[in-house]
Amino acid sequence: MRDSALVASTTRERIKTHAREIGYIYNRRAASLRTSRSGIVGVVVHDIMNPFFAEILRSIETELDRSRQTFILSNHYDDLEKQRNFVDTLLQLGADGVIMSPAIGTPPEDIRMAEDNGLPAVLIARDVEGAAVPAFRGDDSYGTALATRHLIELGHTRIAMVGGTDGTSTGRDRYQGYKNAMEAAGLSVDAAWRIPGPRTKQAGFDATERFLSLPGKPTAAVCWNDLSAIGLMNGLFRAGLVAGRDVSVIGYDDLEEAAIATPALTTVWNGQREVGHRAASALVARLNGEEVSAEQELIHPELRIRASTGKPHERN
Amino acid sequence: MRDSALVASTTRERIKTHAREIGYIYNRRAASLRTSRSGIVGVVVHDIMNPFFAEILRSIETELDRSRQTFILSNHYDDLEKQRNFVDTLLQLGADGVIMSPAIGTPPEDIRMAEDNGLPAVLIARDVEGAAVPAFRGDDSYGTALATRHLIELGHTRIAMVGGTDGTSTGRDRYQGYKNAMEAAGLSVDAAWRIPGPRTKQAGFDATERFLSLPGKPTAAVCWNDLSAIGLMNGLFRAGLVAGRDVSVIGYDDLEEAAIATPALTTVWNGQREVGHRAASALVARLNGEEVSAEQELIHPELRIRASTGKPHERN
DNA sequence: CTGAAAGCGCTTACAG
DNA sequence: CTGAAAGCGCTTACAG
Repeated sequence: MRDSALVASTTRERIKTHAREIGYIYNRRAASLRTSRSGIVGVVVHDIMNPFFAEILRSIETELDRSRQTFILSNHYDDLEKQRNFVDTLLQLGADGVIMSPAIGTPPEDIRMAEDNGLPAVLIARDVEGAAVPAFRGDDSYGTALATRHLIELGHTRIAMVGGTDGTSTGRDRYQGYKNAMEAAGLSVDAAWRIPGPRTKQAGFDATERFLSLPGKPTAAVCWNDLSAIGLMNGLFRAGLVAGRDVSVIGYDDLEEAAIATPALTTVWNGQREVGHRAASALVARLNGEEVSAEQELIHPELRIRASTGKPHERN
Repeated sequence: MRDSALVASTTRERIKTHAREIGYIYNRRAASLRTSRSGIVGVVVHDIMNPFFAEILRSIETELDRSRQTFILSNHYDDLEKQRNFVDTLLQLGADGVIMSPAIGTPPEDIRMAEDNGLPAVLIARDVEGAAVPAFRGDDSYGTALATRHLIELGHTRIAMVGGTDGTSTGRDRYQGYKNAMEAAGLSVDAAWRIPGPRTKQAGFDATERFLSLPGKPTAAVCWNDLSAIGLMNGLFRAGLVAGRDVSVIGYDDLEEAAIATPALTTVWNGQREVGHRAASALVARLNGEEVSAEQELIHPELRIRASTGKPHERN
């Protein structure tokens, strides 16, 4: 049943047909107990409901399907305890590996513990300093610099940053990229122009009022991601303002949804497909005993200009 | 380690502490091989990336977490072969049960096969005629009738139906509900006013042109779901039309996103949370040997009136 | 090349 | 009550 090359293919097919007829079910638990290979890969992210992760998951799925691995999914909602429980479950099931977007505050020991117990890990979207495992993510600081520079080139000088947190490497990198671009253009960065937090549509929507009452009335917003940007655009619309005309709004990720948003969202492509594909390939390679470099691999982001950004427009 | 009541709790704790110290990992494969209980539940839906299913999955997760079941997720993308592969995998892993939103065209034999091999099933969102298992979903025909009646009460007489297919019970039920409401109000139903297909934002967006060139220029659209409705609203906006003013658009599901859409979407609450919660509870009950009636349980939908519907407005 | 035996790590029924 | 043995269904190394 294992498609061994030692058995003639005609015999194999005959046996398989008969097996199917009598309803034989291969017991993977027993096989796994013996071989200590389970064919299971765990994937844990902050929230699969988030389209950003959903797009990554889809390409992971495609890749793992190809090597006939079953994958188990879990959300950790940035709760370390939930993440640990999931890793424990994987160890108990004898999973072959894990792909994770580590929860905020994940200590490198958590990753090392998994590795030491024979559960190779690969990181996506976020990095954990000190964890000697491969990591795949976008070049966040470069990406937000791209976004900020685009607004500066349009003539904006007062630019806010909406969303994100300093609790993750991604959050720090994106804020840094924004500051870099501002300073490189000789523009002052006002700490009050940062509205930390929003990462969802709802939160972006809720941040509208605060954005509109910011000191110095910024004319543009670099948003944490497409979700918060779309939420903000919806909030602005409720306030009678149209993104791209009255206020410039730029997102991050280039979700499938960005192109059909109202108005179409200018954003930065963050290579979700690439991240998922490469992470899964790297894990599969590790499972096959290949040596995979434990370095971070940064996907190069690209600007996607659409209708939500334009020349600055002063509000009263 | 199984928290048996036969062991004094102090002893248990002492052993557990020691076990943790020496890095003992409980082998669930071995236990499962012996007990033929795995603690694994499979969940298979059309597409987890779809927020409709994501909301259901979230409440399933909450419920299964409570009874300490691990769940394995899979998309079938309405591909019967993919669905069968997943069920096979569950059987091989000795999963305890499966919650499924059956792929279009799933024959009752597929469900029965799983059940006969000791894999109890519970259906969500869609039903399979002839499969004697519990099923949880909204009352679709009633729900679309609610939506259609709302438009009729606003004064609309030419109402289109955008999205859905006759390939599922849900599709047939929703179209039936729409027809029922139209006919009850003495309005004629024009088959040409049905634009079958769209179930995503992109597809709803793409359907805009066809909607705008429909014979008799309908003044309103009952959409398959919130996603296609939001896509259509975005498409209308590109054409210079605003939903709720120029054209009335009503969705279905009441996703979290509906309330913050632009404009806020009138829709029908479809009880995702309820469906997920009840389906998971029913499965857990079955796993505990309780008798669960194999009847369909219909969640009662409710109308949510927001800004995307209004009095009819003739276009030129 | 074929076939019987050992063993993966648990749980459970049973002997002491 | 305690402890040793059997067995879940595979795979693999080994004897014939």
